[in-house]
Amino acid sequence: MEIKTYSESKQQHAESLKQTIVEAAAILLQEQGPEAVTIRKVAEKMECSTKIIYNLFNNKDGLIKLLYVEGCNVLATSFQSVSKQEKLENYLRALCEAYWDFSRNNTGYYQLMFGGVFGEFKPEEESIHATTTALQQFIQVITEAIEAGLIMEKDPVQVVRVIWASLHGVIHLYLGGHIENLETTKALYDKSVTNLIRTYMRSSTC
Amino acid sequence: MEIKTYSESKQQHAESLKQTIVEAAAILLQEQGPEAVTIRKVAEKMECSTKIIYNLFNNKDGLIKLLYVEGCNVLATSFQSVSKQEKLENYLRALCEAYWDFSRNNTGYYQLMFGGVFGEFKPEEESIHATTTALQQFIQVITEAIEAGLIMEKDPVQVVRVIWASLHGVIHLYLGGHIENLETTKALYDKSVTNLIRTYMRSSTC
DNA sequence: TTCCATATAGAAACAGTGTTTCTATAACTC
DNA sequence: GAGTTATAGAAACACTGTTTCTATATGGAA
Repeated sequence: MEIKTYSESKQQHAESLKQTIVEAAAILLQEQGPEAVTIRKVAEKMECSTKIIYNLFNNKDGLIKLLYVEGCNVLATSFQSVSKQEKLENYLRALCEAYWDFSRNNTGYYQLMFGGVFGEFKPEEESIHATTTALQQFIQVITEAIEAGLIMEKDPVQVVRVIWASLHGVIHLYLGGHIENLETTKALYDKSVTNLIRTYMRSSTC
Repeated sequence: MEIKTYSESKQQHAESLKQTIVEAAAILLQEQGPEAVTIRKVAEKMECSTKIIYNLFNNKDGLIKLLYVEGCNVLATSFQSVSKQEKLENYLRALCEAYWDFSRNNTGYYQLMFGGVFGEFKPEEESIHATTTALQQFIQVITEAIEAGLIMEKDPVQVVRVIWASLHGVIHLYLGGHIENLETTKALYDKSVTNLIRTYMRSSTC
């Protein structure tokens, strides 16, 4: 089984080529922002015709989709490097901090994934799944909080979505220019995190 | 002072023409979404050359900016039609509901103002001011809550921003395709509202 | 009024986008 | 080696925002 057929070899080469193109696009994305991710610019960077990108990805959304999943991987890695704390409260706070850091250190990915800059692009099943996977630590900590009786809500995913929305809301208002500066934004973000922890990490028997 | 100079008359005519063009663009926005708001499409609807739009608005951002302010007026009107409740808690809840309704009934405006669909466009001072004015009821209810000693935070604007971010986060995740359906989204939205009220409308002496 | 200067609008063009078509060449099959 | 098929390259198409060019109309002064 070590010998690959030509067809397999060709397909494998296509996959590796796709990955190279995605990486080139990712560099464009991170260095020059989402609007620099253009078929022609990617083709120029790869020193190839635009046609081969269309042959491999079908259309631009096909490329964006892979960038989206790539961004999910980066986010997942960020979360994985957060050391698990004893107290759930501290762990949740650290995860929120990691999410903030991701939006700061990978603004290109953040805008592509969650910023709505590609009005046309909507994540489909696979991208949604990658997102959920990236948020796994959040889901885990909320699941534990539910099991510990801290949260009445049964579905951890719904709780995570409420938390996610709060954090994303602050970041996105800033990216959209609705909050004047970064310091103010971070203060609002921290306030949101504190509110969320008060809401979800305190015993509700009070 | 009733007689206008020609210069004034001309300028007035220009202002009225600008308003007509903004209204045409607004119809395009609401009927076909943000990506349909195109200089050429607006010019076609107005049956005029694209040049006169550039003469009046300088560039596309000039037109978008007026649409933004127009959207702020629509939002402000929505809030004004919310009858003030005795209990601050109920009033805040009603305002949150009005914000949700605005996003549903004026999705085009919402995306233009807060959706980040025009990657380039960022609101400047005047637009920011119009936004703050639109959110005046929110600021008022929070100010009263601070005066009543329900909230420790001193700056009502910052509190409103945290609330706004939570609500916007849910709506924007839905518009971006990260929440599958509208019913789920509304449930998350209501959960966020409940959390916010528990956080800001209950005496913190507990 | 007549003449000139200026302002303005219309059409076309430019530079950029996503995407498709056409064609020549390369690759694979027999 | 011949013939079919796949593929890549260049060019073209249909859009976008924006600018330029030119003819016209409009303004003010003699």
